[in-house]
Amino acid sequence: MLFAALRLNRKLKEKDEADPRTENNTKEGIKKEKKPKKEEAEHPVTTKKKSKEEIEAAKALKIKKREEEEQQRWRWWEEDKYEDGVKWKFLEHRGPFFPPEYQHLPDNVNFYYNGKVVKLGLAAEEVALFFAQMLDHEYTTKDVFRNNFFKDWRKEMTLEERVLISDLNKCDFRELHTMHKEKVEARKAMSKEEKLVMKEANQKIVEEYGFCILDHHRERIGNFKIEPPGLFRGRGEHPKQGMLKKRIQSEHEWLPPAGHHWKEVRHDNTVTWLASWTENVQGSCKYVMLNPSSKLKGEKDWEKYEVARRLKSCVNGIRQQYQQDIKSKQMEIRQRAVALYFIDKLALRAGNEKEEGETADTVGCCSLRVEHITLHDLLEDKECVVEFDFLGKDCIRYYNKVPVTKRVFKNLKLFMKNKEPGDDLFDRLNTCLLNKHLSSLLPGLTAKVFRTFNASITLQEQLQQLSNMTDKPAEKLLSYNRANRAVAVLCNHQRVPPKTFDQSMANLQSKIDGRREQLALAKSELKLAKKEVKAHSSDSKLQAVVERKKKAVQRCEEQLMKMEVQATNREENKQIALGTSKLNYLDPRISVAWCKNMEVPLDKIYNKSQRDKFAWAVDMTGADFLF
DNA sequence: AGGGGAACTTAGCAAGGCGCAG
DNA sequence: CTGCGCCTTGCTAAGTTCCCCT
Repeated sequence: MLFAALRLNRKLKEKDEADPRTENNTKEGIKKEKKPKKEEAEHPVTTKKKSKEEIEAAKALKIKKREEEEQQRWRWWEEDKYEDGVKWKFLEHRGPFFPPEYQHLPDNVNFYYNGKVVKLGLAAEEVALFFAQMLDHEYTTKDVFRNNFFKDWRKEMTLEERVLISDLNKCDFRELHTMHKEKVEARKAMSKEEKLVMKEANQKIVEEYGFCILDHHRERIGNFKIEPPGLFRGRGEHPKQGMLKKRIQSEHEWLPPAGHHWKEVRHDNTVTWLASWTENVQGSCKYVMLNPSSKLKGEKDWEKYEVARRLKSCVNGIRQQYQQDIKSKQMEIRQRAVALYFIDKLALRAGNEKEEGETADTVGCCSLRVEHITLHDLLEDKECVVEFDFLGKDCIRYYNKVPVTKRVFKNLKLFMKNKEPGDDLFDRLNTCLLNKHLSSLLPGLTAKVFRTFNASITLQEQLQQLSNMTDKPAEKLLSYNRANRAVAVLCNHQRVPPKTFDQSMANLQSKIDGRREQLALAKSELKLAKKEVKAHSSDSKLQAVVERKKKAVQRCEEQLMKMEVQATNREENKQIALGTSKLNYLDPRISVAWCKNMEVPLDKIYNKSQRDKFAWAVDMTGADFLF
């Protein structure tokens, strides 16, 4: 079967589902290598002593595999680009993978309403289970969530069910909840063999659905699995939290024309998605797209950094201009200039308008409101300080106290004059206006390019400043992480500290303490040994002892240093997420060049999938690269 | 000239697998 | 060898931008 880009509709019939659990003995390729090894490990037929050789062999195999992979890699960056807009010439794929249909609960698991067992129909029961599964999540205690859920749930009920079930508080989902928890436990408790079977079944699905052929090359698909139905979980105070996210496919029988599984098969090669559908909660489109390692994504990524580098070469002029524009007679231009100042200096997002009541109340630069900033003529010994406090993307709080120029400060006062806290700070500005202006300054320039540019240039500068060739490997890595961290702070990439943070920090600390004692001991032993040597002039045996002790001290020191660096790094990273900037904002060529210059292996910086994503950069970048 | 939708990037969280210390 | 913490991976929500339509 050959599909071009496919467009689906949730009303359509489910595609023939290949049962992942069917027996199939024809395992090929990669799996063949893996399987026997594992079995050997479980049933050590011969001696364990072999393990060293085995490890060596495994290493060699890994290297060989890596090389093979490297040889097979599509070096699209060495090819000519297509004419504008064309994304591919040939595309073949299997269509997306659909989640399994819902099966009725076992007879002994009951839902109760008002204390009495109620056997729900398939539709209502499925939705009830969504709620039951989340019972120990905070979500289910929130009014908005509960109300939205209940409203949507009732829509799935039969008339009788709807008549009966009128109050969520009288619903008892506990048995469903327990069943779900048991299922999770059972999955965890599966034996190694069972887990392996599951893994292989999943592999099979990936093999079948997870790839497409694009212009004669096999490319990994990013999200080939259709999102299963469930309850919508927005972030922050989302007005739609708890609503039912419906199953993508046919609950409506009136479709589709016989023999056609898809709403429409489109052959549109100006587009990068393989399939799309409309999601019912927000009414937006969702897409099946390729993996970040694909040509389509990689090429775009590369281009993104090239635009950012172009900005680098003209950013001084642009900065001068917006400083000038702040004095403009036209209010619109002054607002634009101040907004751009923030975007450039603070790496704020553009800030599109959002429909009220449809999403959580978050803002970016252009959508800042008066209530989001406080002006301080003097704060902590600094003049003209702007205090920002607002919720940005994903409801992550942005809090920052920033000294600004007098001009900017005066303008902000002006913009805020006679306004209510809820009014727009930049009432004459929106992202469209701003971006139009930007693209007139430099083709391809938009607000978000500043984020990319400032992130990447910060990394480069920080790496330059922080790293020393003479440092130990662990120290070099700490420097890299610190540079990365500076970017994450700039971009406000946060995370909630892991639940186990304090504990694991304490554990590490006690390990450090232990090692310190060990070091002290080793040192005193060394001293003693040296004394011995002196006392008995140069006895060669004693000399050897000294050497040994010296080595021990050295080893101890190294390990201690390593752990201390690790502790510092972890502490500094407590609330900061490095991944997002690494993956989306930092030109990978900066990191590749740094690794070459510092003689740090690349895989200390990038894991496998990151190396795949940035293969183009890894391949083309020399030590002399400058962003 | 602005509203809305399509297309694509950016985002944090949670589960689970994997590696490492004890 | 095993238990545990960390990292990777998957998931999907939430942004940005562009373009078309009115």
